[in-house]
Amino acid sequence: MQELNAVFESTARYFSVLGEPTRLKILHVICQEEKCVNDIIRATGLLQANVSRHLGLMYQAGLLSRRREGTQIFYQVAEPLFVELCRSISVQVASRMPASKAGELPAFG
Amino acid sequence: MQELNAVFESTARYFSVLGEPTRLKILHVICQEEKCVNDIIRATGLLQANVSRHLGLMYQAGLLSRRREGTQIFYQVAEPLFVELCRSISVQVASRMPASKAGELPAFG
DNA sequence: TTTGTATATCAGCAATCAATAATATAGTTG
DNA sequence: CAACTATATTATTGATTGCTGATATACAAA
Repeated sequence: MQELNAVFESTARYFSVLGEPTRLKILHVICQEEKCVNDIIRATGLLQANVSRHLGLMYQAGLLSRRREGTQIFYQVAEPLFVELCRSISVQVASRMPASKAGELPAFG
Repeated sequence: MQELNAVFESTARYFSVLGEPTRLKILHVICQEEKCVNDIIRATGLLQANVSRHLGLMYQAGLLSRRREGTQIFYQVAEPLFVELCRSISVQVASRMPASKAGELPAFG
């Protein structure tokens, strides 16, 4: 099936976007409310170029939307589904970590 | 938070596993019932070395379980959650493809 | 033990991609 | 326009990883 292959490739591309810790860190910062790039830089401690690159990548993948306000650009989650996926996995991951207490929601909450 | 970074890294590792079309193709083949490696090779048309490598990778990541029966080794999905994630995304992806009719479940069903 | 089948591993190559530093663009203010 | 702030882009480098062909291991049957 050629169509199935296309589905697999698109699906894999989405998962790849979520397959980088740096992007998850950024996503965690903006999963509740929109933030401008500078806020994200301060919240994550990442270099400006990296934040911009990853934001652009997630924007192009359709996970984020953005709007300009003066010189600042605010990014927001466009597809809540992906944040839910991150929460699903991270809850599972955290529950297996010795330090975490069960029932807590450490990330993407 | 150092712990959150660990959660992000583990979570990203899981998503990375799903971020390859070849692995999704394999996962699609075994998502319903366990299959031996040779079945997977025939069903996918992939080279034996690739199938073995990807199966080993998914097994080590904890997504698959396996059992030996004579000379054959049967792989099975160990964490249905991941197949559900694949289905979530692929349904979304397929619904945006012109060729697909809405309501169909093309992959991981 | 020899042969055959099933699966795993290894080595080499090519492609991808993240991090970084430097530079460029866009908008605001004076 | 000049200076400043916010963000994006580019080039380079290093590391990771998938694919492939060749080889190795494990089990079964004769």
